[in-house]
Amino acid sequence: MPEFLSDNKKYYTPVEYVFSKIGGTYKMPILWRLKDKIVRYSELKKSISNVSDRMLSKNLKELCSDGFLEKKIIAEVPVRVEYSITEKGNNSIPIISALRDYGFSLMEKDGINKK
Amino acid sequence: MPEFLSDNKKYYTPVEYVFSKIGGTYKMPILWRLKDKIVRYSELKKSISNVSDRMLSKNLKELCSDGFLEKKIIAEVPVRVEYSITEKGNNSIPIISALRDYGFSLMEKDGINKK
DNA sequence: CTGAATCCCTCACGATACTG
DNA sequence: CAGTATCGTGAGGGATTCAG
Repeated sequence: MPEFLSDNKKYYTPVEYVFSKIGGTYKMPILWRLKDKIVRYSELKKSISNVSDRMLSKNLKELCSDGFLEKKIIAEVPVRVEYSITEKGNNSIPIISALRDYGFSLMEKDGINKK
Repeated sequence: MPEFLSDNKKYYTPVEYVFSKIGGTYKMPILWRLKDKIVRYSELKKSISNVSDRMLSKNLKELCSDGFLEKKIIAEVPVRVEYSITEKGNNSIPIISALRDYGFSLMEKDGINKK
């Protein structure tokens, strides 16, 4: 099995590396919503079901520092913060799209239908 | 956000459903190894770094009951157990392959090289 | 409005020992 | 050889409160 280090953490597969960057419950939903438009914090909060401020801000910060997103603070009153996707972020969209398609086909074969 | 139920668990995205089936540390590595050949338990154990018997057997059992793998017990002495991929399992290979490719490209851009 | 800080809890996973 | 049983741990995530 391959094996490599990043940030003092051991990885065994490239897939594992992908999930360390854009895995977890909320990162792909965030990227997906930003794929073709700029969105502010409160809009993300509203559009992603059940996400807490803690998880949303934590994931946004990580996606920014990993280069997938950009953050723009507009000094109005009240303050407005806009998030947009970078080119690196856009490179993740095809794989997310493929995962969605595969998910829908799996659900269909498993007899699950959306509400 | 979409929302649906399966096994009394709530899902919000198709991607989430995919990970509930083939996510976690070992399921994709297992599927990947079985994509073009039949492999027995001890061979899987050897080829997947650091996997414990507990996790390997647990994941194999789930993949079988979810229809991704098939298990064949050969009554020799000592006993031999072979795992093979099903058609449903094979449908997951393209997405795993795409995740691998994306992982390698991410690693390259992040300046990581395999040992 | 946009978060950060704190506390708690669950569950995936690891280690070890044991069995048909 | 191919697992199961048991116990322990840590990281991801939820709820709540506070702050610029």
